[in-house]
Amino acid sequence: MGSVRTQPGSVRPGGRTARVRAAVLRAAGDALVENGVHGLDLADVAFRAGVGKTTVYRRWSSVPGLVADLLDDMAEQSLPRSDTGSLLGDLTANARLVRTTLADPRQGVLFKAVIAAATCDARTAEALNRFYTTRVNEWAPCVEAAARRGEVPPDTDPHEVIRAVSAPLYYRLLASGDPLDEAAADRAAAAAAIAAREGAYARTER
Amino acid sequence: MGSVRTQPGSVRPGGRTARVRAAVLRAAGDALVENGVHGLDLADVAFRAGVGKTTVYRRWSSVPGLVADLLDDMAEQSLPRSDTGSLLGDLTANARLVRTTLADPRQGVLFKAVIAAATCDARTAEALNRFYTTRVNEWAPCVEAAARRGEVPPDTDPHEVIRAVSAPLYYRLLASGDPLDEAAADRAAAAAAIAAREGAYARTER
DNA sequence: GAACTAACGAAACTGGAGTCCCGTTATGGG
DNA sequence: CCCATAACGGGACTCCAGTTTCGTTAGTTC
Repeated sequence: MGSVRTQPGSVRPGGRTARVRAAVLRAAGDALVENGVHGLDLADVAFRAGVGKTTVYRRWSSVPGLVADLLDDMAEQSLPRSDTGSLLGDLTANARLVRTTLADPRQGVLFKAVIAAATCDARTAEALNRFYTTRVNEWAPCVEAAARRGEVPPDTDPHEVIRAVSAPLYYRLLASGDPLDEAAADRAAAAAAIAAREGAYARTER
Repeated sequence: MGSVRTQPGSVRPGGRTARVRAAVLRAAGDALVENGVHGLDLADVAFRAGVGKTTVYRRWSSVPGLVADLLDDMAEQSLPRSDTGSLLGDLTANARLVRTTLADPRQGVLFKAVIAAATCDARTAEALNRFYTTRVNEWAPCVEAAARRGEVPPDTDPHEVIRAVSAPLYYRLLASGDPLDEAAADRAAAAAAIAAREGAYARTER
């Protein structure tokens, strides 16, 4: 429905509108990293973006609205998928990519902030779901390949396996506070690979 | 350090002080469920608790401060641990308990709100870590028992196994938005049990 | 049970996030 | 190139979360 995005439905998608969106989203990311969602002031974002605060309020209306648009923007920046020839290799590559992202001071804080925003606002939550669906879809093929190679049962749910790799890393980031080191990433990948091999992620029949 | 808690360091831990804390924490939980962290107004909490708003601001000073105290209070309410005689049985019981909690309309929202608050505030994050450490410690013995029974390698890290059970459920709650049904809980438990049996959660030597 | 004071409560105050109004700029169509 | 209007910008305004002040209540101590 009424997405804030500029490209598709905008009446006048010309240069200025797109420039403003890019500048504001960039500024929003910076401000989010520095102050978190709670301390996000749209007037401050406007100032950083070199834009009038009225503009920010008019187009995004609120903090969750802005964060949701930021998420849609993030989803478009696709990350390269590895293909190492083995499921464990691919999952390890994925786990290390996720852990590097979350352990990065800037991106880690950004992800935390975005998840926090999603817990408050339904539209942001939908945007977050879209984001993760996109990411999981990008990596699902490596599980399908493993199924073709006979490494995992044919009824394995690829999405479930990919999610199983990320889940422990996000748990550390958000809940437990344990260090997000490479050992944790490798362990998450290994556990998911073993459980997948043993058929723990069989598609639920309905 | 300067905890807000009443019992230990308080100069005057008498009846009224404790009553006020109980009423405010109760009201805070209700308000959190209804409005989320972003919509949490301390004046509203005070009104619900039948207490002056000055009191709430004085003792907890801010929303994160109040949430952190609420978490410490939640950590004290221990949940019963099962002992079914097998690791899979115990982990399944744990997974179902967690999923029932998170799927409950009230508690699920509360947990989301609390996690969101922790991403913003360091003290709240510490309180959240304490909370999960407490919960994980309560369930770790069932992995130790499994190790004694020879179900898993002796160098298995019990905490890591318990966390592995919860992680996928929290991932669903916060990120993916997939349904938190019992099948998801059972799958999480089964995957953790299998991975543990195969030695994926061996203690990292240092 | 009287005095001391920690902790509470009511009400006035303040600052800044978010809104409104209206004039200005810059796309897009013809 | 010119008009129509979508989109932007500055500044005044509003409203309420959070603070301050000061008087009141109720644990605690002797």
